[in-house]
Order: sequence, then C-alpha cells, then structure tokens
Amino acid sequence: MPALVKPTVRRERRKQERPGELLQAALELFVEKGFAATRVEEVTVRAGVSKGTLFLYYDSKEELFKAVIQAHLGEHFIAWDQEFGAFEGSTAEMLRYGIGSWWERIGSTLAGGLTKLVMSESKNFPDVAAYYRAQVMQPGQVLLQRILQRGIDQGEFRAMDAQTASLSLISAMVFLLMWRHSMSGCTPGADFDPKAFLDTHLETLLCGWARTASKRTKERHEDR
Amino acid sequence: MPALVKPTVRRERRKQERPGELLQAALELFVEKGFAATRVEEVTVRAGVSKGTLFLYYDSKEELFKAVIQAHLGEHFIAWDQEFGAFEGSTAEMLRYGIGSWWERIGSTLAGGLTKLVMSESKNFPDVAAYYRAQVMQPGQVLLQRILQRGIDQGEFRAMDAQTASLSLISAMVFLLMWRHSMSGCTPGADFDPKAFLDTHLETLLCGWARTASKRTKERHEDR
Amino acid sequence: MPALVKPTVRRERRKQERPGELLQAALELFVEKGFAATRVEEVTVRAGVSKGTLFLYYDSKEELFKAVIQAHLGEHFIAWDQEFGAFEGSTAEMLRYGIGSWWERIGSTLAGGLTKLVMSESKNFPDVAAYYRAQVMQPGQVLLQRILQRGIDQGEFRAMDAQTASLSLISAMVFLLMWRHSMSGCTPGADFDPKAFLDTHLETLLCGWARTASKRTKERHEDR
Amino acid sequence: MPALVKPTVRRERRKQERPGELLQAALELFVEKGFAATRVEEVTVRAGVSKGTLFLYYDSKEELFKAVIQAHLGEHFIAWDQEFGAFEGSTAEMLRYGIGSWWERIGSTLAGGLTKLVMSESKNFPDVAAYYRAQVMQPGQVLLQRILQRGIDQGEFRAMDAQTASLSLISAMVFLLMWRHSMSGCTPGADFDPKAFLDTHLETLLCGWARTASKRTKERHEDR
DNA sequence: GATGAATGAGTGTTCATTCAT
DNA sequence: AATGAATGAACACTCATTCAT
Repeated sequence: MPALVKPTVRRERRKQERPGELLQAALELFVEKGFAATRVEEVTVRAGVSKGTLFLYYDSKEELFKAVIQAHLGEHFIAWDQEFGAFEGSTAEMLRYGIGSWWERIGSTLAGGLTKLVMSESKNFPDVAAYYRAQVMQPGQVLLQRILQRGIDQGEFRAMDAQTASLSLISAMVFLLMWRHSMSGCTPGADFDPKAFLDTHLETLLCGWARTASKRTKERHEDR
Repeated sequence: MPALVKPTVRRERRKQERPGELLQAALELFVEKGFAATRVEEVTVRAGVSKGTLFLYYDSKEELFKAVIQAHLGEHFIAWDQEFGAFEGSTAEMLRYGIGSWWERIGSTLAGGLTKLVMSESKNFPDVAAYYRAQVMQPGQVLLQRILQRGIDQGEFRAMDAQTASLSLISAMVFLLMWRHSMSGCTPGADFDPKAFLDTHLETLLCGWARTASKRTKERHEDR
Repeated sequence: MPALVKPTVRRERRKQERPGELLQAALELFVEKGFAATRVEEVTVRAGVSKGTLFLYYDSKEELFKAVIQAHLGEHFIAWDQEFGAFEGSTAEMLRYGIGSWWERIGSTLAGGLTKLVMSESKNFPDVAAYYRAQVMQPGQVLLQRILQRGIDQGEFRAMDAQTASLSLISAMVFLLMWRHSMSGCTPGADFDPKAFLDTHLETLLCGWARTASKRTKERHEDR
Repeated sequence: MPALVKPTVRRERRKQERPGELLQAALELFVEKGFAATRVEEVTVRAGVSKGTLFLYYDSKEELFKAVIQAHLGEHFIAWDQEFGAFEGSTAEMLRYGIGSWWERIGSTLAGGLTKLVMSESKNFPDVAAYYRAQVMQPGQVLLQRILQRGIDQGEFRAMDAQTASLSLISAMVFLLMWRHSMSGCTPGADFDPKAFLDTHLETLLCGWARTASKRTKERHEDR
C-alpha cells in the first residue's frame, strides 16, 4: 500500500538526514552570530526539529561544534591528500592549485568562518580548540610542509626550513579568514579583494623561495 | 587640620589614577580570560575600587573596551609616524626595524592580545570592531604602505601594488597574534618561535619584492 | 514451519513475563536511585524492552510505582494473616516471630526501600501515598493491633490502647527502613546493627507492656 | 535630617533581615512542596526579593538547604545542652521534659518537616544528608545517650546499651515526623494523636528500662 | 565621588510521554 | 504488540547595570 510505504520512507529519510540538516543549520548560525551567541534552539528551529532532538544526535552544544568542524573542514583533507599524491607538475603549480582549491572549498565558503570561530572561542572552549588543531591545523600544516619539501628536494626552492616557510602561507589564509569574518564590512570601501591578495602573496613567496629567480615564475608574476 | 588634608590629597591622587588603573586591570583580564568571560567586578577588584565606580568612568563594559584599545594600541602610532619620518637608510632596514619594534612594543606584550580580542568579539560588538579598524588597523596599514611605496619609488622594490603587498606583512602579524592568544599551548611541543617566523617571513618577502635579487638581501637571508 | 512457531512461543512467553520483569527492574532501580532519579528508559533497558513498551503495561510512571508496591509489599499480608491465625504460643513469641519475619521478608530486602520511597515522594505523588496507606500501612497496623489485643485479652499484657501501642513497634520498623535507605552510609562507622536494635526494642516494649514483669521475659531480656 | 536617616535605617535593617526572611520562606516552601519541587524563584518571591538576591546570600539551592537546617534545627542543641547540664531531678523527668520540649520546638512546628525532607532527598543530595547527620542527628543522639547513661549511672535504669536504647526514642520521633509530613491526611479519620503516642511510648520505655518497676513510674503510667 | 546591594533577563540540558511505523 | 524517534516544558544560576545611601 503506497500510502503506508511513503511515510516509512519519509521518516527513515528524515532520520538519515537529521544530522546533516543540524550540521548545516549549526554552521550557518555559528558563522552568522558566533558560537556562544547562537542558542541551540535556534539551530533546531532552522533545522526544523524540536530542541530535544538535537541532543539525540549530539551530547552537547560543544560536541555539535566539533561535529561541524569535522564535517566541514576535516573531510577535505582526505581529498587533498589524494590529489597531491597524484599531482604531476611543478611544485609552484601544485601550490597554486592548492591555494585555489582551498579558497574555493573553504576560504570563500561558510566553512571558512569556522576557523575564526574556533580561534575566537578558544579561551572559553579549549577542548574545541585542541580538536581543531588536531583535526584541521595539524593535517593542513603537514600537507603544506610535504609540498614545500618536494620543491626543495627537486631543486625548485632553495634550501630552507619547510615548517617555518609553510607558516608564511598559513598566516595569509588564517588572516584572510579572520578578516572576512571579523573586520570585513566594518569600514565599507576600505576592503580588499581576498583572492587577489592570496595570489599575489603566493607569487611573492614563490619568488622569494625560488633557488634562482626562474624565468617562468618571474614572468608569470610580472604579468599581473 | 592636617589630618584631613592628607586623605584628601591621597584621594585626589587616586582619583587621577583611577582610569589608568582600571585600564591596566581590564587589559590584563581581557587578554587573560577573554572579554565576555571577564566580569566587570573582577576588573574593579583588581583595580582596587568598587563595582559601581567603574561606571563613573566608563558608560559600559564596551566603552571600557574601546578605552583599553586606544590607550594600549592607538598611542603607538604617534611615535612610529615620527620615527619613520626621520628614518635614514634602506627601506628593507626600515621594515626590519618596524617589524622588530612592533614585536617589542605590541606583538610580544599583553597589548597584542587586544587584536585577537577585537576580532573574536567583532560579531558581538561591531562598534568596537569599527573603532579598532579606524584607530589601529587603518593607521597601521597606511604607515606600511607609505614605507613600501618609498621602497618602490627609490627603486629598491619592483613596481607593485603597495596596498596588497602591505597585507603580506600584516597577515603575518595578525596571524601571530591570533596564534599566540588562541591556539598556542593547545598542543605542547608543536609550537613555533614567533620572532624567528616573523624575521624569516620578512626576508622572504623582501627577496620576493626586490627589483633584482640584491646581493645584500640575499646574503643576509642565507646567513640564517 | 517450526522455525516460525518457536519465536511465537518465545514471544508469547516473554509477553507473559513482561510485567514481572518490569516490576522487578523498577523495584531495583527505584530503591537504588530513588523514584524521581530513575528514568523510565533505565527500567525498560534493564527489563530488556523498548521505552514505549512500558507504557503498554502501565499508563504512567506513577502507575508503575503503585504496581511495584502491590507486587512487593501488599502480597505479604495474605500469608501473615494465615500464619497468625494459626499461631499457638504466647503473644510475646508471636510478636518475636512477626518482627523476625518482617525483617526477613521486607526490612532486610529491597522491598523495604519502597516504604522510604513512598514517604519521600508522598508530597509529589499523594495518590501513591494514599494507595500505600490503604494497601500496606492499614493492613499492617490492623494485624499488629489484633496481636496486641490478644495479649491484653489473655492477660499477658496490661490493659492498654492497642492502637497506640502498635505504633511503638511500627515506628521502629519505619525508622529502620528510613535509616537504611537514607542516612545509612553517610557517616561510616556510626551505623548500628538493625536487627539487634529491633530485637532490643521489642524486648524493652514487651517488658514495658507486661502485666507484671514476668520472669520469662525479664530473663530473656537480660541474657542479651 | 530625619528624611535621610530613615531610609538608611530601613535599608540597613532590610539587609540584616534578608537572610532570616529567605530562611523562613525557604523552610515554609520546602516543607510544603518538597526541596526539589520548590523553585528558588518561589522562595525569593515569598521573601520579597528578586531571584538574584538569593545567590548573594547562598551559593546554591543546596547551600540554602543546609542553612535552613542549621537555623531551624542545629540551633536548638545549644539551648538543650545548657538545659540538661543544669537539670535537677530524676532522669525520667529529664526525658519527659526533653521529649516535650522537642515536640514543642521541633516536632509540632514546620522545622519538623526538615527531617523528612533530608531523608527523602538523601539519595539526590548526599551532601545535605551528611550535613544533617553531623549537625543534627549526631548531636541529638549524643545528648540522649548522655541522659540515658545518667539514668543508668544513678541506678534509675537497668544496665543497658545506652546507644541502642536511645534509638528506641529517636525512632519514635523520626517516625512521627515522617508520618506528619508524609502520610498524615492521606486517609482522614485514621490518624492518631502524635503527642499522646509520644508520651505513651516514652512511659512504656521508661517502664521497660526501669531497674525495678518503681512505684512512681508505674503509677504515673497507669494513670493514663 | 564612591559604594555595593539589588535586579531580572537569558539558556543548555533532561526526560516522561506520544505516536507513526 | 512493540518500537524508538521526536517532543517541549521546566529550572538553576550569572552578571552588566542601576541607584539609594
């Protein structure tokens, strides 16, 4: 009897989708209003469930926060690890692709707001900060270091400390996220183009890292 | 009656010092525990006054925040403006001095925590964020741009957009502050040396900005 | 298909046993953790059924409470009524047997915790209290009064109000239950032996009730 | 200026009286509705203050409970200790006076409900139970034991274990409190006279404890 | 000017009960 | 009959701000 089948399917489907819907609602509200300022009830209302339902899926507001981080940030590293493993081409290209990819998947999306959030609330929720550092920051830096080391090993970059060098890129990404989600919009008209900054910054670094100011890099840079 | 004069004098002196003591207590506590997590009563206790007294000097907790920003960050720009106006030497040296000076006066001090604070609370206190941007961010960027433009004009740096380039430095400074006051200490052992990063980062940028990879810059860089 | 018959049988048997299993689980948990502090889900988990199933058998948590009382306390009075009807011997012996029997069957068992529970929750669940009073307290007191009256009628005890006298025994039993399930264990080392108190208390009362301080009672008492 | 004096006095007096007013309101409501079922806001409303004010005086609802116990039960022991120290007369008279005094000051008053409350909530608030046992139960039992021992030492009572004997009295008092605040009123018409029970119980015990059935005790008892 | 007692709005979490399946 | 996902009412405690003194 179709009349009976449909409800079953719907309820089942709802149950399957609940976590995702809650995660999405939480991401939106956390980024919009901040973690502390978002009431759990708001999350459930936006997800279309009752307040108690959230606690069926996540033990606490803090656990929900962690789940949002894992779902919207942690997941990407699986893909990136594969992509970089299979990448053929210069390390400079690899970095250009990586930065572009990060911007598309995280920097320019709502997920980018999470980094700002975690840093903002790190004092009040040290557990979350530790979780973020372990699940996001650490993998990200390791990935970058591996790429930079590849450039050094292949003679594309000068001999340098890959860990410190990686921070020159990370700092720009973190800054961008902080800016977009903190100061941007405060003084209309004084903002800058994030992607342009990111690209310029990368080229400057590539130039600074280059063993010899290779023709290709310099030309590409000066085109801009 | 002398016995009465002395207390008056002491009280007068106290009255004069009240704002400064409150500002110092507030800075310490805000950076230590965060803005939201710091109760105004804690500030007054540390400053040695009663709770109500704070509101005689500042209309609200938010106004106190602004006053702390002005007192501990805004003041520095007067000195820097003078120092750079009188600076003689290469622009690279000027930047090295500026970054070092910033690290000494702000980055490594309690005042550095304010930037993290403002960005963290920008969603909840947009007024404070706007105030910070106008009183601190804007002057800072203008100063940096002026310096970079001097390097371009004098042929030390290649032709480039000084505004975008300035962000490459600012991003490192902001990142450092965020790190020190957010993630640092989360994963003991995985931390880095802030000043070393800052110096390396600057040298990489100088190398990337250089019109020609000048001998002096390169050598200095490779010494490290 | 035999394969189908067996599960049906098992399910049937389960169905028969459900109430008893729920009642047992409820008794254990109520006494262990208190009525309010026990979640119905815990009861169902211990009984091996789902949460909803409990409500098929009992309309509410309160009804479950009443059912537990009837099953674990109310049932005993049928046996006692018969035993005392057939008892031959002095009334003092009858009381000694009765108190001992009560201690064995109720006082020292989990069921003893129910009296504490009922009294504790009487304000929140007056229906339960009334039910307990009608099904347990009343029959108990009537039974005791009949025994005491037998002692008076047979000249073993002095003339006295059997109802008031019965309270002297009941009070000790109730106190014992309250103590065991409330204060016991609070201050380790300060506890007392319940059965010893009960026996001593009874002998003191028998001595106080005796028409003349009979030789037998006194001797027995002084043995201790 | 009288106009200025009066408000000062009133505010000062209010401040002095706040704790007492809160304690009284809490006692009434706790006994009326139970501890858990009483919302702190109800207490403050009855005391005529705002919700937050209560927390200026007591750190938590539980601390308030302890304070109520100390104020309404613990305080009495100071007076009793003195009274019994100065008492002249037979130990039987001392006990009659003590029980009567207890009934007047605690048993028949609201304070009597606290014992029931503590025992009821002991599972949920073990700290409170321990506090009660240390501040009320222990002193009470020690006091009784001392009195009984006096009777034994002076040859008024037979040789016996004063600690166990004291429980025969305590059990009646505890039972009375439990009854009055739990079951009383459940089945109108079936109640008993508490004071009469208490007196009869005491006389029965005195008779049971007496070294020889002394004329005075027996006559007094048989008068009833 | 200085005090500090008083205020009261705001929120994460639990759990008995329901009901669609 | 049995399930278990969903509901939503209920509640202690905090803290910026006020104002009578």
